[in-house]
Amino acid sequence: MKGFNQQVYDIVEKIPVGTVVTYGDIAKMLGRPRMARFVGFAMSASCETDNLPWHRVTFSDGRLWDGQWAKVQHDMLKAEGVGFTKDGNIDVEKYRWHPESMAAPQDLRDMPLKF
DNA sequence: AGAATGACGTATG
DNA sequence: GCATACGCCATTC
Repeated sequence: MKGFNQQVYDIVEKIPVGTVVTYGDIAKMLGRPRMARFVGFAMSASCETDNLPWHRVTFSDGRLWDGQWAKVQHDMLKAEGVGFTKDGNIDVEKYRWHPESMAAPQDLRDMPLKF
């Protein structure tokens, strides 16, 4: 049984170059829409892993985490062709990764939401 | 085993 | 429209 972290890594690892994904999106892919926080938590444990394109994971607003790696993220994303707005945000709506091959599991638990 | 913690997101005041 | 509150649940101490 893979840990939740491993699941997150598995998805992040598949993010194509030149695209970005939000924490919420990853959480939804895992079938746990409200686990966006823990997606980030999972990455903090592996932020040093070169194999993991953690820099392609952003906030829902396209904003980068305001940490020491934000600059690095900006550099790498820009190098990959990801466009930024004048505010320094990623144009997430334009570069958002659409995981067609990775359909959301039917095991979704988010139904009880009051949407 | 129980409590604290943790890169978010959405709802509500 | 901005500020605050709460929920989410795995991982670690």
